[in-house]
Amino acid sequence: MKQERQLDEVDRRILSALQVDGSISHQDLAERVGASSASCWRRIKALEAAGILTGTVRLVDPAQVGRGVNVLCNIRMRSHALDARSAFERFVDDRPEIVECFSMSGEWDYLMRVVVADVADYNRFLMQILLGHASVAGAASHFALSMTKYTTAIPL
Amino acid sequence: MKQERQLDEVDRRILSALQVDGSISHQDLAERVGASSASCWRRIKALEAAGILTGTVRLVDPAQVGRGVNVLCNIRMRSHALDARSAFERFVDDRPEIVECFSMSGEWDYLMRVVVADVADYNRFLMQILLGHASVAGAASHFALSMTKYTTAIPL
DNA sequence: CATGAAAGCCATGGTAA
DNA sequence: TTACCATGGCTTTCATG
Repeated sequence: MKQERQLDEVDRRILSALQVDGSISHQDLAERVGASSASCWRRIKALEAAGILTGTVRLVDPAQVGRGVNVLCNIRMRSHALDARSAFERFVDDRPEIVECFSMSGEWDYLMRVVVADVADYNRFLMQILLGHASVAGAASHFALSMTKYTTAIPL
Repeated sequence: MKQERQLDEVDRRILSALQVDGSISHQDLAERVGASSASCWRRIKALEAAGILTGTVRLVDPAQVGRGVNVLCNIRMRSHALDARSAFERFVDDRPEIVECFSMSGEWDYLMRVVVADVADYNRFLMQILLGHASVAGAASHFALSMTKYTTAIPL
């Protein structure tokens, strides 16, 4: 099982701040959370060591780089065998337009979010790439009309 | 319409690198993309000014902070009137456990991803919060068994 | 034992040529 | 593009509650 370190109020404030602005300096962070810069630094190190605080990433506006269309796609697998699943998951990992994928309970095996330029682009992905995969028995695609909310911040 | 600035190969390499590691120094970035540090700096400024490169965020492991369960939830609205929709979207924005929400084509009005601690936690969210909202006519919830892939990086 | 204050070092960003 | 300089943040030390 995963070790869930107990977080106090200051830890939570640090995480909340860093989830919104990862480029804040330790000193600015310090006064925002009500602690000293050194204390912040030590806590951040501990949170990183515990695997709670992971990477730092910069975000790109999808629409601005021609990836403004989101498609949510349900997948049904041909086989539920372990090797078929892991082959499929490796495939998913290799495809950069698939940005999220969940193994699902219920009638579908996977749900993935795919970012594409337009409908034609998705058609290409679906026909030539996804349905071309040996493990995939079927897919149901649902186009997003708009992205109402997107955050990387996990509530604490 | 959105102004899609044309990106050259170096821009794309910069964005790709920053989407994976937002804490890389300009100098390390420079040699990774094959340009000078000063050139990198100027390009980054321009990409920020154009709104292509947006925030810097630090990521938190959901499982480590007791938010290890993902639920994908389809919503049907009671009304499609503009004010009902915007009220609902404001509600979505206010709920931190809803990390993503898409306005959808097809039989459902919205699809959202909700991060919760466990099934009981989701039950509380569904019954007391989501279905308590005046605009919501119905919901269909699908639990993720595991998160196979999650990336914030948009392909370029 | 963790915190807060203080100081030095170093790397970084920013600017010049 | 290259080189430099100065700023300021990171990191350690030490005293304190």
